[in-house]
Amino acid sequence: MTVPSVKPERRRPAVMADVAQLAGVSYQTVSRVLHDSPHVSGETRERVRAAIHQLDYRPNSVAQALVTGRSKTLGVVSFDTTLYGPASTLLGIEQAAHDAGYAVSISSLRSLNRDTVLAAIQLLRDQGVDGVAVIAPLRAGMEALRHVKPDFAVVAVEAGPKASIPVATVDQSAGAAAATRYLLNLGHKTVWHLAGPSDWNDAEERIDGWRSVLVEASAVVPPLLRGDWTPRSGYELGQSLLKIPELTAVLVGNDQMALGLLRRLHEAGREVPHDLSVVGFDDIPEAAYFTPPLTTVRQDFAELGRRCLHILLGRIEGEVGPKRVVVAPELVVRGSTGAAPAH
Amino acid sequence: MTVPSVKPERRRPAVMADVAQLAGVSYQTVSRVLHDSPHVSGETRERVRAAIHQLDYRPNSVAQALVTGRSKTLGVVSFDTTLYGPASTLLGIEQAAHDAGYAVSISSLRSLNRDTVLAAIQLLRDQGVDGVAVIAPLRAGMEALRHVKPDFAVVAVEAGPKASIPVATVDQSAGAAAATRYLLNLGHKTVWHLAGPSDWNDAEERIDGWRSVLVEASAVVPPLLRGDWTPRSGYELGQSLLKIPELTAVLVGNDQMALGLLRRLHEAGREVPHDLSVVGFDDIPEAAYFTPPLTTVRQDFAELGRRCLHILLGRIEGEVGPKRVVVAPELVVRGSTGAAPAH
DNA sequence: AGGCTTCATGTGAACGTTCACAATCGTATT
DNA sequence: AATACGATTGTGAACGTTCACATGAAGCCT
Repeated sequence: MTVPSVKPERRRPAVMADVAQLAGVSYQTVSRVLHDSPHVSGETRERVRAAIHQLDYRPNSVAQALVTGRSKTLGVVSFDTTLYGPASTLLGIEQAAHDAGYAVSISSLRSLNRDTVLAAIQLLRDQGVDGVAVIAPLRAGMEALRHVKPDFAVVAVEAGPKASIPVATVDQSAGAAAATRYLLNLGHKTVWHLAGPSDWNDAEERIDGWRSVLVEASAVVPPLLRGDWTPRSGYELGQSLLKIPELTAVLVGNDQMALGLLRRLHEAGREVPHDLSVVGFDDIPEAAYFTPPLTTVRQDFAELGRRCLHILLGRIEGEVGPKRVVVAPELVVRGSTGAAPAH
Repeated sequence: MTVPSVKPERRRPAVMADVAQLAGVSYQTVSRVLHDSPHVSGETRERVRAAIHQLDYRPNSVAQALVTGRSKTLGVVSFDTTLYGPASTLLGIEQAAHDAGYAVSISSLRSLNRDTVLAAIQLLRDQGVDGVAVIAPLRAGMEALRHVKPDFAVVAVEAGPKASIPVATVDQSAGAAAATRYLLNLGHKTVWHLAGPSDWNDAEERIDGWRSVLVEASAVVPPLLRGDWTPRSGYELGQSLLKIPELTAVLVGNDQMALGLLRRLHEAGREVPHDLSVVGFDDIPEAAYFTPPLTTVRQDFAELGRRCLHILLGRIEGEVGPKRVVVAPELVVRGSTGAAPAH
């Protein structure tokens, strides 16, 4: 003979109707308690709260999303989250989103062009997200955003000034300008620039800042060098730089390339900062421990993410909001820069 | 008088019923076409496909999730996605998830302990994800997983061998052993170890691998040094190492600490690898450009993520699957190691 | 020719919530 | 004392899909 179980098995989680039944009210009242509606008597409220607690009831957010049309989820499409910049920005966005009660769904691109960006946004949208932030600092990425229908909330991070959608960005030009000015003030006749790839917005903006300070100071504008952000390219371009005797100061597009360059200079017996000053960009956590510790332009990626999220949330609510939000960079002086060598 | 618009405004996206109406069938038939059911005639199928295309219809995944109970979304809770290891693992998981048709929702922890891990899992679960991967390589994180109810699919990355749930991990012990053996073979009498914090699983496993090789080779086991993964701690502990004359080889818990150590040694005028050999762990992209280029133990984080996802997917389908999947690390020899100095 | 199978399609319900409205009650106003 | 009003609660529908079943038309066999 079978022993009947004492309690009827409740394997699946409790739903609103269960709570309503236990509290002796209708499901609508439960819903009201959940939303802190004023039209519930104190006593009922307590009874419902107790039932919720007892059954460990949790609202089904999928059902909520279906009926309200809001999923309380944001999408982030990003390029290479292994890099310090994008990773930190993503983290900033994500934490701000959670603080605002939103979940975050991500989509990393393997390659960055118009189609992949558009496809990623569409995928996220099909998934039901309320809005999307795009961390795709390439021209191609921004180009894609021009084709996004305006009926959907999209915000870009680090897009160029010509972007067609709202943008949160670090003032790259000001950062490069500050670094260049600082080097000139140390007595360097001019400053060379090892830039990032030309299809990256921030690379181009840094070039603008650098060049305008040189022009303003009536310094010679040396030819531009192009790397690809990797330490390897910094190392290889170091080769060319070694052949230029009058070179005393280099502004490098990011810290990784600066690392490669430092390495090449070290191998060639050039002393930094005695023979040559080097400034990086980003202030990655390792930068303070390079040989020598790197002077660099710090970007507050976390703040960038927060600002970006703020605009996005506004857009979702239908506000027009600012078209462009700018975060100020900061020059961090360490051991890789010094006075120009006496000739 | 008003001019009637030619088409009735269709502002909101098309739903199944719209497609059905246009194709002259019932919504069920549309659903069947979408799911490639064999019970649809070729002609009808074509008609429905055309309607889908014409209306740019996209299934509402929220509604699908509600009725099927599957959201085709996975959650990832991670600790510090700014670090190279977790970031790469996350990327691996995410790309594998997308390939398998799953979306990925993330939750980064600001602090790592039992409550935060559990809360993050619960949040993701309330959000409706089908399963969760936890990148929380601390004891505390693993401890938390013990309290997860078994009715939900959870997989851990880099958990210790005593974990109560399935785990994907790199064989840290083997990696440390390989590096230690390699140094002994170069003629070093023994190898020191600058380990990570004791509450990190991988730190402890590396210690095991290192110690067992020394014992096996009848080498002296020097006292253990503890850092906190940061370059700063490597730099500071370098101070202590400088005072030990017989020290010729150091295995460092990660590349960042190795960077700090290299910097300290450089400042003290010690030549690496001539006076001293240094081996790191992880093979971060910068490691090849340290001064000197760092010999290190590479971990294939992307593969780790892929394997982890594979287990998780299995769990969701209800398979029992392997309890533990191990990825082999690889020793990458560069310029920071060499023969022991002759005394 | 009747019954049985097979295929193609349609119908009703369900998932768990919110929205708009209806109903009920006690009480204060005139 | 009748009315109206505010507070509180309940009801029916809707969101867009899938599941389980019902229906109807062919086709085949004996």
